[in-house]
Formats: sequence, structure tokens, C-alpha cells
Amino acid sequence: MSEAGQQSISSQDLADFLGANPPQIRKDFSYFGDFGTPGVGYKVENLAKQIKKILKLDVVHKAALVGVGNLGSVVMAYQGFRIYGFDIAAAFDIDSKKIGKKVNTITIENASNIRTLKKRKIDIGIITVPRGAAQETAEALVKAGTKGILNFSPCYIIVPKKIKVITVDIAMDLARLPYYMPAS
Amino acid sequence: MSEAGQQSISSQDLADFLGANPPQIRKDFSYFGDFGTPGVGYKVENLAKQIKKILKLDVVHKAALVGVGNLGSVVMAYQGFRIYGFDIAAAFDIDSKKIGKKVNTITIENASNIRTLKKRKIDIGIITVPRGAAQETAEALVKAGTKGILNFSPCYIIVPKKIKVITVDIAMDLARLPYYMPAS
DNA sequence: CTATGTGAATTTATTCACAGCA
DNA sequence: TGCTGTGAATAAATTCACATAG
Repeated sequence: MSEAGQQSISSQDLADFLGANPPQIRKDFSYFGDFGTPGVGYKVENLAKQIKKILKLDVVHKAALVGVGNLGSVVMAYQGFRIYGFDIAAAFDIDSKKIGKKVNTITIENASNIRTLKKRKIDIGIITVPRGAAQETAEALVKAGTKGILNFSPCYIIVPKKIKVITVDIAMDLARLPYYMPAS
Repeated sequence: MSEAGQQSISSQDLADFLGANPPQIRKDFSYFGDFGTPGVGYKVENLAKQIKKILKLDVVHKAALVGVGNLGSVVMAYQGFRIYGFDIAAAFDIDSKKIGKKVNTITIENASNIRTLKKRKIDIGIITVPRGAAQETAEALVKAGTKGILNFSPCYIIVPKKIKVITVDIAMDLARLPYYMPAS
């Protein structure tokens, strides 16, 4: 909406857009402050800024990707991370045929270099390795000072409690559909 | 656990595994029936079967993928859908250079063939086209009788209310991390 | 003895209704 | 007049404690 030049939006319109209801929108925002203008609505630009601040997206985060296979390449090529302030600043693999090659201005490094992440101010890890290597990859990332992990391997990963892991399992996402689909 | 030969599991162990607590596990299951055995726990095999039934995953669902680009190819190659009873039975693209080629025993068809889905008993659509083509793709899928859509395009899609859409936006998943990460 | 299933108590979330501001 | 912000009312979810079944 900001890009489209829209100045402000009401809780009603936001609710329609998100499939919620107006009081819910207003109540939720009110927990974090008074973002709106009575009689007008919420200023799009300001609202986006406030939400980014709440979600700690107001600073740039550097991320490292481990496992430059098919999925890893797709993730690296994806530009959508930018608007949330993410910068994939490093990529690792164990395949010597890949190490040294460039993907998108990033040179693929040997996975043993993961230990240099802390020095390089990289605090987010993206795991796109085969399932069997996910746990050891996570451990290497944690050892290197990673504070958050986005895991694309379809398995649970065990890390110290203070490390946040978000696992994206597209099969599970697909598996949510049938429940809502009327019997054929 | 079933594959590992584990016979049964307690609500305590399930809670530890999922990051929940035992009464929550038991209460949730109890809404759907008495799956457990007092003094023993839940039989793994039976529990999986019951959950699949609740989530309507007890029948095979055929899915069609639209947009065989980088991401589409990764999704098609992914074997993880199988355990939830999904079968990617068709793939479509508009690029004549791709049409006719085979990916994984599936021959890529012209997107205009989407209209044949109903006849072919395919009721789930997977959208992996560029953002600009997502809405029209969704409309073609709905027109062809699709009941559920898994959308990988980073945009909201407007469809009739009876159609369930699940949008997977990996940037949004990544964006959830910083909130949980301690300030550096 | 062990671990489930479940009413009751508690906590949390949502909805409502409306005072008040632009 | 239009829409926010918010206490109060309602609804929902979670936790607890324990009777009960294997």
C-alpha cells in the first residue's frame, strides 16, 4: 500500500484484507501504542515502521545459508528478504565442486568456515542441507554464535533454548489444506 | 517414531518433543476421542492414523503444480509430500521451451490444459509462478474445480471463500526470527 | 503404580459498546 | 461525522487436580 501511494488505512479495511475484524485490529495495535488517528485511520507509512520496530525488523540482519543445492540456490536468489531487512551475506557447502563458485555475488565457502560467522556479525543461519545433515549444521551454527535459525529440513532440530528455530516444512503446509476442503 | 519401531508414547514425552505440556496434549486429543491407554500412553501407529483422519489426510490427494521454474522444480522433486498422501500428478507452464519436457515422470503441459483438472480428479493446486501471474493462475485453478491452493508467490490471492488458500512466504517466516533473538 | 481423560478453576483472548478526538 | 482507543462483558483456551482404567 505504501508503494501504491496509499496514505492511510482504517481498521475496517485492514480487517477485510487480513480476514479479521476491526476491533481485533485496533486492540492488537493498542497494546503497543497509539498508532492511529481518530476519524482517519492509520498512516500506512508510520504503521509499517511501528510494526517493523515491534518485530525487531528495524535493523539489518545478516544471514548465512548452508547447503547450496537446488533449494539453497532458490532461497539465495529470492529477493523478498530485502524488504524485511535481511541480507544473505554468506553461503557454505561441503561439496568441493561448489566451493569457490559465485552465486549472486556471494562466493560459496567451505562449511568449516562457519566458525567465522561471529567475527563477521552474521547472527542468522538458514539451513538448506539434506535432512541427515541438519542437526550437525545447526550445531555448527550455534557454536558460531548464531542466535536464530530458519530450517528448511523436514526434521526437528535440537538446540539450546535461547536459540530460536523456525522450521519451514512445505509438506506440512500442504497437509493443512485437506481439512478445509469439502469432501469430493 | 513409528519408523523407529517405537510402540507407544506418553503425553509427557510428546509434550517435551513439541515444546508443550502434558495436559495440553491430552486435552487436545480428548476433543477427538479416547486415543490413549491409561498407564501406557498413546500407541504411535494408532495415533498417527487418528491424526491423519482428523486432518483428512487419510485419502490420497492429487495435486497440480503451475510454474516449473527454479522453485517449481524443487517442489516437484521434493519427496516429503508422500507421507501425507499427496501425489503431484500434473505440472503446467506457459514457456513453450518447457512444455513437453519431463520432470520426474511428469510431462509439463501447456497452462491452458489446467481446465482438464476436474476430469482428472485433481483438486489441489500448487502455485510457483512469478508474483505477477499468481492471481490469474489462481483463477484458472478455481475455474478448473480446485478446492485448495498452496501459494508460494509472496502476495495475497483473492478467491471465492469456499476455496482454501495457504500462502507460504519464506521471507515472512524469516522475519519472525529477530523478535525472539536477544539484542546483539 | 503409571498415565489417561476430564470437570472445575484459572488465565487469556476476543468482542462489544461507546467516550472522545480529528 | 468517522474512526480510534479502551474499559467491560463475553467467549475461548489452558492449567490443574484427581478419579479412573490398564
